[in-house]
Amino acid sequence: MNIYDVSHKAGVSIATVSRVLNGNPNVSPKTRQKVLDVMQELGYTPNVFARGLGLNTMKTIGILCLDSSDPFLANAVYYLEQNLRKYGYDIILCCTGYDLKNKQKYLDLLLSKRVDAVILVGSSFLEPQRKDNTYLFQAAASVPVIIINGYINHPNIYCALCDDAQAVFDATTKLIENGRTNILYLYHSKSYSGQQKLSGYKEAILSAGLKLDENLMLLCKNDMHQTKEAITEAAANGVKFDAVIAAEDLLAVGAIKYAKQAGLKIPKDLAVIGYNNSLLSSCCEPELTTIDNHIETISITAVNTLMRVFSGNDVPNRTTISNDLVERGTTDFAKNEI
Amino acid sequence: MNIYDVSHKAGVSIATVSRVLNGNPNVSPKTRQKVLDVMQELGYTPNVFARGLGLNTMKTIGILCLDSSDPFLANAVYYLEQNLRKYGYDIILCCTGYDLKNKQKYLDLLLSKRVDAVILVGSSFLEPQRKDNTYLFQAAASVPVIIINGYINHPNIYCALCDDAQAVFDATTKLIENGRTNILYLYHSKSYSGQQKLSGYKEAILSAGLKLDENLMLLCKNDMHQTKEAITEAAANGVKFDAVIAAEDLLAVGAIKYAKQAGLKIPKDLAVIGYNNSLLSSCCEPELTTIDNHIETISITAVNTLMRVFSGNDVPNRTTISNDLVERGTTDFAKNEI
DNA sequence: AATCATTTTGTAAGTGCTTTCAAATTTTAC
DNA sequence: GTAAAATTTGAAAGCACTTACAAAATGATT
Repeated sequence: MNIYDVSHKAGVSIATVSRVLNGNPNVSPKTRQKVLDVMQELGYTPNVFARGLGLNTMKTIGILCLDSSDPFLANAVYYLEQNLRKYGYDIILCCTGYDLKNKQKYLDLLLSKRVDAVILVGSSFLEPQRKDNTYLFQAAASVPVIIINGYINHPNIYCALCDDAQAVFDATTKLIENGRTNILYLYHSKSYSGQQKLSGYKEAILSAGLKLDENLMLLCKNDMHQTKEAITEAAANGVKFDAVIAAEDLLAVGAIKYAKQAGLKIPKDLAVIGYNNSLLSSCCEPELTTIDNHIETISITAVNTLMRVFSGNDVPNRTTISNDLVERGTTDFAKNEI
Repeated sequence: MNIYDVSHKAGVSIATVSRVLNGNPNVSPKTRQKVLDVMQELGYTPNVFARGLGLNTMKTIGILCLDSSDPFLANAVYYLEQNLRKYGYDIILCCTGYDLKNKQKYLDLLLSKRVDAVILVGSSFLEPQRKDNTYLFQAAASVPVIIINGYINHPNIYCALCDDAQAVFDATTKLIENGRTNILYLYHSKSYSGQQKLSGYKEAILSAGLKLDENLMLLCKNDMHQTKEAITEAAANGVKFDAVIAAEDLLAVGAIKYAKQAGLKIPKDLAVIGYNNSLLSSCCEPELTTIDNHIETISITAVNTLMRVFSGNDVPNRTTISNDLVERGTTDFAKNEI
């Protein structure tokens, strides 16, 4: 079953069938309808490979993601898929893990599959050393590259992100205004957005005239129980704190578990703020105050950006999305609502 | 840059290059190495479309999933991706939502992309009426179809699943032996596995000589807060219960929230058991006792099954994976450990 | 009705690979 | 050293589509 069968049955040439297939306007309405009817009747589907050979595109976007089982990343992948599909694009999903070699390998693989663009979910695809990002630059030489939650300056790399530094700055400042003076910061990644968040924390501390304390910046594993243990150990070593702000909801849950174990009341003895507003944040007890970085909006923006790039428009390399603090049970900010 | 460039530079024919590309053994070691060297030097990557045209396969598996942002389904997708990649397969991910029309549409789309197989993540792809599954049978006519957590009898449809009925039966029975007599069952889906779980619950109640009470089987929305409300309403209507067993961890979290609101102590006043052993289960307070259906093992089994089908082996149509009860803080079973 | 412009259609040459079959080369056996 | 067998190689015909270009059909203009 191929284009010849359709052309025979419709009594036209394969060129005409192909034109109908591709929405070419140079086909008279009569013939177009006739061809469409035959296609319908025969249940004809064009062969994507032959099509790809001619067009050199398959309307497919490659998505690179550290680990699609992480609730936050899974959300991003979901929103990307839904929105790309609206424009008729499929996604090929690759979960790379943290290893740089693997990231490179999968990126090459996507390019060899002739994807039309690559979307990187998570700033951990940006290596700290700029020279280690050459693999991205190479990819960007052949297709547009979109980074979710990261920023790097390059003509064919487009970034959609939340101002993480500002978000953490605001939240930290709010804790300080709330009377908290020893704020423990939990993070597990030194990725671009990880650094942004950390710098937001530091800025807030310094702006408030407080002193930065290295002991209050705790590098954790991405696991709630291990995070609990890490905090327990820090506390045992004499680190004092009356609030926690975490770079991920998961870490914040670890802090809640620590408080429970240490017999601390939340939020009275310990205030906790998470990040991402994931499912976890409304699952724990008390429910978690968290920064919502609007991942759905970021994903939609990324897709829209890509579509504009495809249509040859000039597109800014960076789009920043707003964020907000979702207040739940782990903080007791005065209600200053108007 | 194509196969001709390589063949010229290596001084061989394109047929030889193609053989090297496909690991055909009928190439002398010398020429093979020469060709490989040239490929390396030129940075040659074969064009997947041309390749697909000839081979009519692209080493790509289509994955159909209701909603990849659901923690449980996201996990399954992740494990599938990781294991398929070991065999050199890519995945195209489609999130369909509940609408049957959409499921059909995406399945057609995957077939038109000439995927080598389709994996359906979740038994919600099995419609209650057998005739509504013709779309699956049609797909199965052209490629192998794998269903995760569902079962239907068809020669080209392979199923990897946990014995959900048995799992719920065992857990319910354990609650009864623990002295609980009014067990509330929460579910949100009437999919194949949903029905299995429900039947396991019913069997357990009846086997124990208790009476089935329709009021104790609560159909909820897939949302923890709405579940809490649903339970609250049931309680207000006079439904009494001293234990909850839920078809999903998310619903169980709703039950924990209800207990908190109603001032009930867990597990003393109310025991709770969830399903899936997802991240949520160790996130809530107390941590959730839950049925682990070993989704990683199921996913690996599904992939292995598929590979065996590809290699033309005879493969059983159904593989059942064991499950176990992970006891955490929401139950107080006597510790009968040996 | 004849000419020209415009729209519509068809022919044929790619697109980059796989694979069959025959030819060339190498190995083995005597 | 030669014939037969086995291995290695290449020429050429697909695979199912796109698209440039030429040809045909239609419509407009006088």
